[in-house]
Amino acid sequence: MNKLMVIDGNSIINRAFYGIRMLTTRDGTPTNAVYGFLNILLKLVEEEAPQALCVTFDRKAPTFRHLAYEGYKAQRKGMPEELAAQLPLMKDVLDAMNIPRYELDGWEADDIIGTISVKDAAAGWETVIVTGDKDSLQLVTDSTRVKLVTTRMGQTTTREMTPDAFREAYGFDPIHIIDLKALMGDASDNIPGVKGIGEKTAMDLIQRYTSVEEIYRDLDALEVKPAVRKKLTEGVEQARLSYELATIHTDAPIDFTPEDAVRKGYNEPALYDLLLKLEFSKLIDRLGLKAPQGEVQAEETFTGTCTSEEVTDRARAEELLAIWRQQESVDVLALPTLDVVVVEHWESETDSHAALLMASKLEGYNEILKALFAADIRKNTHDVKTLLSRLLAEGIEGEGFVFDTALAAYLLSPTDGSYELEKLDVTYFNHEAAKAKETYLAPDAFTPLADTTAVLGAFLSHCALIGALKEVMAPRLEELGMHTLYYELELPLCPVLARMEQEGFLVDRKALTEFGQMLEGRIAADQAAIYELAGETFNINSTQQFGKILFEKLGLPPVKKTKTGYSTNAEVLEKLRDKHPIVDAVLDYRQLTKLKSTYVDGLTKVIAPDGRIHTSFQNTVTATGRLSSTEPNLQNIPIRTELGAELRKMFVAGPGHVLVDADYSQIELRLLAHIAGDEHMIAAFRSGEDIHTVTASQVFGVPAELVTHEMRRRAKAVNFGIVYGISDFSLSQDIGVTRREAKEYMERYFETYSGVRAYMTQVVEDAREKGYVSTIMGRRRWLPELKSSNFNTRSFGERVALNAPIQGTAADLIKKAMIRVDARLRAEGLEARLVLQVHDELIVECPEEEADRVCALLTEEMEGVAKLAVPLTAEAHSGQSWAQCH
DNA sequence: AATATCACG
DNA sequence: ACGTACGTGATATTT
Repeated sequence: MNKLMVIDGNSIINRAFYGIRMLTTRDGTPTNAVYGFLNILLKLVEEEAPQALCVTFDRKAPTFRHLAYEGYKAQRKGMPEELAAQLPLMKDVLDAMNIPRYELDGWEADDIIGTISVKDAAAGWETVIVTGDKDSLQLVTDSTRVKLVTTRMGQTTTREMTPDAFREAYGFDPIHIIDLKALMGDASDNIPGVKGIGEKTAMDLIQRYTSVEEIYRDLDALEVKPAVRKKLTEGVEQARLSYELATIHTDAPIDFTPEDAVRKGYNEPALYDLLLKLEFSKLIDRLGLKAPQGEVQAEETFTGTCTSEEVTDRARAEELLAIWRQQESVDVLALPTLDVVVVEHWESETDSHAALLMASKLEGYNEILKALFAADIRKNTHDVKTLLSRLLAEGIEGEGFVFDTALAAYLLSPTDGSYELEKLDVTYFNHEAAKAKETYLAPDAFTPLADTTAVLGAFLSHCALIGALKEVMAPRLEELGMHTLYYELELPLCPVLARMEQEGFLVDRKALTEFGQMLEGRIAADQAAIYELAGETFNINSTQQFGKILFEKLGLPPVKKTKTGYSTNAEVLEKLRDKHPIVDAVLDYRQLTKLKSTYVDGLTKVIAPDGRIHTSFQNTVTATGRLSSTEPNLQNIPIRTELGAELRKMFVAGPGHVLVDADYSQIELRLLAHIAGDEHMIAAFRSGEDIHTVTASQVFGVPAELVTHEMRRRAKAVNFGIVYGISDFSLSQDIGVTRREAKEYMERYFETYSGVRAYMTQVVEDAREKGYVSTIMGRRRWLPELKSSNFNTRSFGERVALNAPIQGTAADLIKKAMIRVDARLRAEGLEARLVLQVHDELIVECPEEEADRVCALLTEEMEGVAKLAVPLTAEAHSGQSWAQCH
């Protein structure tokens, strides 16, 4: 039998909107609902493979039901702006997919769906209705099914309703859902129902008597309580009206035959354009869409004509190097294998020439690379830090890099997450380049570049893209006031980071192994104890299994739930500690296994042949401007617990060397004082007293000498909380006091530091107006969240507006310090080298005899990066191991 | 691929 | 009434 699928457009786009996290294009157009709708549509079409397909929409105009009953749907909230903006987009997409839409002034989607399903059945077709609303269930017949869609956290599930499934669930035939609603009403549709009759009574009545008509045929014959009979008697008018309101009409004046909706191919060029505009590149791939014909290829788009050559002899290479030295700048793209493309731009500006240099095809390749990466050839590239690091591994100190498209893209929009060239092509030119991974980018640094036209063409065109991107990005950086930030901070930091990566941090492998063996023993003991206490063995690492043991078998009271079951995190377990000895055992087990698997095993795995650990610093990842550290992450080595801090003993200096560790004291709070210009906080820092004690003394109204340990602890939590845009609730959770007390602390805090309160209000207001916040050095973070209609999203935006300038400025300052420290260490002929940065802390390794000089140098440079309204202080310590430095 | 947990500033 | 602190990365389990 032929099958028609009819989709309730409004219902599905609504579900998608609320079920899928906010998505926007780079210009802020919301797209999550369209995205979700398309995913649901494609999934269901694949599942059902219907011969015909159409979508229905409501029209905003008042429906005839409004006239019949004034209050009808009056209470429905207006559609949020972010969703309303997506409706026209959705319709455009459907048009491009050649899927017919049905909408009619004065008619609800339900009525149109009903009409379509009736006409469909009359034509001998089967109908599948896709909707999120249960209203449509009355349409279920032997030839009409309803698929009920729910979408949560991006996951879509459907429940299929056939007549049998319906009877199973409700105990009567689908058509009688009208009768049910006539009695019980439906608040969401403003159907009044019979006053006093709720779901329970209504279900019972319909199950026993099938319909409203049957019930009212002889009220006296009903076997019901007198009270119910009375309500029914008084509610006869309501019942009649509600029955009318609940009935889906199947006589909408539309011209429909299933043949009209038989599936056709997509209008590919139109669909491609639309999906590109919506930045749905994955969907474009999934649908196998290609750029419309006639679209020029990348090289031509950006560089006019591009000639290319493979350089295979030394003399030609030298010739080219000489040409490149004359160029204002050239574009360079290098693979991990160090195969390289260089694109030079000719004076005509639209023409360019690409040279491909391959390690395998050129004699004395290392020398050529040295010449190419010397300071006298000015180069634009993509991700210069990684390239510099790779070059250093070959003993080449790359210089002369004047532009980095990845770094520029990051400063222009630091929240995008990743900045691959093919992505920037879409972002900046609305154009789809080939994917690096699928063409020239080998899985490792050993696989040579495949010598095919497609692969080389992609490699070349990506390189040419660098120049085109620079032309757009460089003026944009100027415009946004980020010239200095880019050219004097971020770009010069790259060689420093590359050197730190190359330097690495020496570890005591033997001590690490022994520590691991000790942990193993204690883990085994914990494990045995846990199994004993649980009375069975299970996977302690599985929160699901542990939750069952704890809350079902042992019967402890669940504290909190997660999406998938019971929460068993440390905060919850802490509250259950005195309820059962297994809790302590698991807490201990968790601590030990964390140390063993993440740190002992994880770090051992990445010790290089030189005995050192070479982390990678990511400089285009964080939203605030901080660095991050990966493979391994050396920025989260334990320190807060005694056992964890043992690990820092394994990070050591080489023979005859020491480590010097310098960290800023309270840099974020000092920046808050400075940026907010709060006189009391500034005075507190200038006095040199302990800031948390001073705050405690003010908040609790006692002299500093009388501040207890507990008071200081709470004041410290308030100080930190303020920087994050805390609420009284979270503060109370954090320090374990009542919400009321927490609120009081905050009020006292703001009374004392009124400048901080004023700043908090001001920065959010400014951000709302300008759409972004910035650091002292002009680093930006865009905040579209502030315009959201969603309370949580908006609140998040407000907290970020408070925090980003502070965290971001701290990041700016330590980056500046790193550049200066690195420069001075080298200029002064010291052997000392930076090895690690941990946000407010720098670690240098140096010969013992340099230790004192390095301590002084680090302190001086770190303190000297900015002149603030408060002193900026750094403290340095030296020692044989990282642990000894604290 | 998503989720829960936990390590750091 | 909402729902509850900013920024990260690694591991193990589960889907």
